Amino acid sequence: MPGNMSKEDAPSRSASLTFTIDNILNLKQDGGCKSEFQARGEEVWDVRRRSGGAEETAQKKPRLGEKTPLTDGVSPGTQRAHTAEDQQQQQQQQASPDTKTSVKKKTRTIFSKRQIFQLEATFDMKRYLSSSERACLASSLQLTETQVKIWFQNRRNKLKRQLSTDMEAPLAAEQLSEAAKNVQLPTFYKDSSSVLGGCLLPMPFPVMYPAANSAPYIYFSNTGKYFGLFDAD
Amino acid sequence: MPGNMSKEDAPSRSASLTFTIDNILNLKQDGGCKSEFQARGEEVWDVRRRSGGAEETAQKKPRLGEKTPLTDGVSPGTQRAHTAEDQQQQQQQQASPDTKTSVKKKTRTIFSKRQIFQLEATFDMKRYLSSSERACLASSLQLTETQVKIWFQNRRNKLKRQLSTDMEAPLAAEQLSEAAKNVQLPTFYKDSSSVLGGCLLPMPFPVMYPAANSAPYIYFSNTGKYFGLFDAD
DNA sequence: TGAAGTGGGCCCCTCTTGA
DNA sequence: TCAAGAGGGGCCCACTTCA
Repeated sequence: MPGNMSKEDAPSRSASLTFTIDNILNLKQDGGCKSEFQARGEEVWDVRRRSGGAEETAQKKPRLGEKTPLTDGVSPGTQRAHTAEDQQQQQQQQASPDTKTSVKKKTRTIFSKRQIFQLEATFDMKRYLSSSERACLASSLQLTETQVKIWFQNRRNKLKRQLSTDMEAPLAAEQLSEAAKNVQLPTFYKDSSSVLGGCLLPMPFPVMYPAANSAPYIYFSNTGKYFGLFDAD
Repeated sequence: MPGNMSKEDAPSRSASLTFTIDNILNLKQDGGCKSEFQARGEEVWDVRRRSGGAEETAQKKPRLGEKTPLTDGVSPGTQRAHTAEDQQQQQQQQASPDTKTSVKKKTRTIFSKRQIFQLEATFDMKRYLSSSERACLASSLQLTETQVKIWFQNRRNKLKRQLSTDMEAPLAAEQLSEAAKNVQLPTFYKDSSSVLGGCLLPMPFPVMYPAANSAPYIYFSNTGKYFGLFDAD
């Protein structure tokens, strides 16, 4: 088993192994995302950011600091609302840590509506997350970074499948491929993204569409899903 | 051997395995770097470009096309000078492909002065290469991409060691860390980088420093090495 | 249906080797 | 001295599982 997963939340990352108790205990609900604009010392090394195109203007973004959100009370102040369903969510992941002798029967966690919504909103903005964005989103959603990563992975795959199956319907496919090309949404998220401090992600409860009737909702063109904001799950 | 290296120049890369004869035969001296600005279809997928910071403005740079520079004669026009020493260099890599039964006794290739110079010049600009830049540089230098990659890896390590050992000499260390922070050289490479159209790398023989005496040279502050441009190796 | 498991690929880092 | 080898980690993709 050359497995990649299942050891991702381990400290590792080289550079004089700085794992914390949080890493070991897999607790990461401090909820405080570091501001990305803190240059954080001379971490010119140990990056993983091959930005991969031609016109990489902004080089040198360190990618560290994603595993040690401890002892660093930054807390952007907009880390709202850890609702009850998220707590229940969180307990799903930490269920049965002591019964390690059990066969680990692949618990299929069901994400809450709020979690799906924010994941979907973030995916609508960008289809790949940097590790710091992932960390921020994960802590904001009370999920592990691995879960967020896997969600994005599966989501990308899903969109790809959708695009390939919708090839015969060029009109709808065009609409989808627009979203596929990672275009920024016009104004909707632009405003909300500036709210969550250094997280650069849409806020947990972004600005809602003014609906014709009294119930506001959010519509994701990718999924065709509507998210009413006022029903819990 | 879970080796990473030694299979890097294989086609792989998913997406309907498009390996070419060049890949198989490990021939890659076509010398034509693709222009990075060719969007090249809908390669929104299959990227590897987690740009890794906060303010990633330019998302979505495809990273494909680094293994198939075949049937695509772009040849930026400044792909000068494949000198004799480089040919000898190239033969070092392809030495003994048939004697596969031999013990493969770790040939330590010695890069030519021209190769080292351009590698060093590129490293002085940026310490990490995108795969397309790597491909371009490699073909320009008649090296394999793996060699360029390893050279950059070793070079980073070397600089890091230098920086750590020079910690006690803060003045010199400061000078080094300037280069470490991946600053752009003032005017020197700026001009030359525009020459190698699309490659975004310094040209093979960039502008030289006007020396006081008659012999022009290039000085790399990182290494303290001087490169006279007119001696072969 | 979709979160997670599996396997393969590539890049990076650190340390080591040996021509 | 320094290009490579070896080992370890991470992310990504394609495909598959199975609550």
